[in-house]
Amino acid sequence: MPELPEVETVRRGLSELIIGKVVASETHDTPKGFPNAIADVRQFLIQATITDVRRRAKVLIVDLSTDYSLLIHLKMTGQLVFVGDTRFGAGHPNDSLVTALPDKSTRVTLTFADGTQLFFNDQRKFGWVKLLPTAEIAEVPFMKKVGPEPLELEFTVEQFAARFARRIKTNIKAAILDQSVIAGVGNIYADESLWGAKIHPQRLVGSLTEEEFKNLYTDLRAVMNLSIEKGGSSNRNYVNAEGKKGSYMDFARVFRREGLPCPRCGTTIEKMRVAGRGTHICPFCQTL
DNA sequence: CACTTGACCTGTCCGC
DNA sequence: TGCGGACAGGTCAAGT
Repeated sequence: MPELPEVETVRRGLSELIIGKVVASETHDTPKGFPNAIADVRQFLIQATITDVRRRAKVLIVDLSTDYSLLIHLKMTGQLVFVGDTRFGAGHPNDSLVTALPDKSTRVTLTFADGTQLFFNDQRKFGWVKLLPTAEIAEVPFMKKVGPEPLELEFTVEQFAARFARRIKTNIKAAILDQSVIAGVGNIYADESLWGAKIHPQRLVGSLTEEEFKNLYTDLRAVMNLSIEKGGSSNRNYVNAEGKKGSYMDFARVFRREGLPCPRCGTTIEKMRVAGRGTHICPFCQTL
């Protein structure tokens, strides 16, 4: 999916586009994409005003005036695309989406009172949209176990290192992907930050030095902040709320760059499998 | 508990 | 051109 920087990019875009709009109607394909839509839509979604768009880890939270919220997880291929704002002039990339959506990947459509629309598209159907009372968000199992936000200013390197205590015997790649350790890190930024800190992804967590945790902490934050600045990574499906791609992949140093030279030492980047995920390393900079 | 692996889906790409 | 298999940004439910 979209990882933290991509979800944050969508959040910022949606904040500009949908806050204040009133939900007029909702349609969805199968109950799986919007499990509780039938039961709750009429009372708590229709006629509600969007009051805020927040993010926790990789989950988007759309708050409604009814004290209910939409929780949205894009998983691997989810998109949230807003269509129809009159501020988009002719030639805006969003123009072509007006007629292109909905398409076969569209799972949920929200139509606002002014005629604009928000589409939840998801090719692989792993993602979901749930409606629940805002006050109950903290009770959702994922929200209970998810770790701290790594980009918060008050999040320190000491806190970062301490979070790994529970995963001492596994490799660092599996640990950093574990959402209960740190929120929001996925496959792209795991590989990018491990390269930045010169740590081999198969190194056991228990073997990392204080210095290595510091380097990982520093580079992870740097690379995620850079990606947000660039509008995220569009490896395949990801687009922002206006249907546009992000450009972080132009700045990627190892991710999906197997066969190309390491930007630091020139050694050919290799691809391997770690923690069940495709993993990219510089075999010279990152050793066991 | 900690850890690993498979499952959930559809589409694309690569080798034969 | 067709077909099978591997693989894709994530998480959960099982298994050990």
